[in-house]
Amino acid sequence: MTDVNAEVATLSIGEVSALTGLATHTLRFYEKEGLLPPVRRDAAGRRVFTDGDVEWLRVCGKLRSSGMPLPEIQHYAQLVREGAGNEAERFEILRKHEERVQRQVGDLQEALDIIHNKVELYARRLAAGTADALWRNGPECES
Amino acid sequence: MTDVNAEVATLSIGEVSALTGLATHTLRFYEKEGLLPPVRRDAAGRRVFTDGDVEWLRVCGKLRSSGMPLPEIQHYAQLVREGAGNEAERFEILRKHEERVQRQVGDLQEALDIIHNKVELYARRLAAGTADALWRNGPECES
DNA sequence: GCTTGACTTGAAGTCGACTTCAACTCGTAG
DNA sequence: CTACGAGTTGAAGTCGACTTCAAGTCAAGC
Repeated sequence: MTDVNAEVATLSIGEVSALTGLATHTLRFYEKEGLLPPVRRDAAGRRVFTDGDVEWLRVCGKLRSSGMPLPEIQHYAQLVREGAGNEAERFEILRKHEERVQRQVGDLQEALDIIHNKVELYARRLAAGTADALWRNGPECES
Repeated sequence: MTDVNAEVATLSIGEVSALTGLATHTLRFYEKEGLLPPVRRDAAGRRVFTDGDVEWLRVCGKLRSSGMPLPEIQHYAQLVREGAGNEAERFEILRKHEERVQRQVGDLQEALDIIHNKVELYARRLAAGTADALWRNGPECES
């Protein structure tokens, strides 16, 4: 199954942009920054991506959108490109990032609680027509 | 209870910084940007904050840390300062932000799933000593 | 054969939210 | 009395991650 399924799709930068949601600018930028290995070119010098590149770019996209800094993704990408032998280090990077994202989610949830309380408070008071009573004592006293 | 508990603490910018976790620079910046009403000064021109200010700054901090842009917080702060009569608009701002944060949390969770899978994958392979088998077919084929 | 649209490059610009800098004034402790 | 730490100001600098710009090349359709 994972064999020489040699149907290696050849994709233009525009197609890859559509598939990954990353702007063409960004794809070139990512290549320049070493997030993916130098992309092959056709006769006219245009980039030719494979579907493997798309897979990898999707991973990079998720790492970025979850807040991993570019230099760290770059480092990770380099380790992957170097091949076997540094799995422990890659594992560390991912594990550390997982923690970071969990912390992020926790912080957001905490903020969300407060915001949601405020939203509910406003909803109730607005519904009851008693919104005026909210500011007897300084700005926005809690319920 | 919420009465004339007139023990209005007078706090220096440094104390407020410690209480809110916001740098003194940031507090001045927020005042300049209109996130809080012009702070009173002592004889020597130094800012004198109240505990109400601290309350409000904590709210601002949560809005910021959950990704609300400064101009939007500023707008919200202005509405609050204007007093009664614009509750519906404030409600809209908060509700919209709540949605935004929920979306953010969702996106992060999605990324977290992928990252966690990878972490687990590495953990298993490393434990089994079969990490080498991970890169038979291009970068990081999934299990 | 000429326009159109997708692609190429390197350099420069943008954005938000601080952060740092330079040059000052105070009030208190030694 | 003088040094120190905390405060003041406006302006300028920083940071990351793009994004935009200028100036092209190339292949295909009309």
